Amino acid sequence: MRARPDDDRRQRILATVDSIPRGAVASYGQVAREALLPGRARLVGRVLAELPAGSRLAWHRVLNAAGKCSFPPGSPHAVEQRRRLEREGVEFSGTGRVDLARFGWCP
DNA sequence: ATGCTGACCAGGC
DNA sequence: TGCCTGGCCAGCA
Repeated sequence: MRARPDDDRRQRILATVDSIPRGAVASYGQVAREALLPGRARLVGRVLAELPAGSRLAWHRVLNAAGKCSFPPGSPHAVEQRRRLEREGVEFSGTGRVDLARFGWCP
């Protein structure tokens, strides 16, 4: 089995997301940096988008740099993401934003 | 090959 | 706060 460069990056991204602790959130860009892929936030989003439905990965702990979920408000994914985060104690403001200063992951 | 489209982001206004 | 811009880069028509 020969790992392609692509798989290597993908694995680093998945491993990084997997290391975000319960009750904390990280932005796509932050995950990219931690995975040694600075500036590749879109790649993180792409990789997460390809996750199988039943994945055990904590994809819900990844929000955009504004502290908001990157799905259309009210969409199934957005609702699920918020529900999972709130169950971990993450709070959302009235505008549906998470205060990254309070809940942001500090590696 | 080329152009468009994103689970994005930082900077400027 | 929000909108726009340029940068990013992999997939797909």
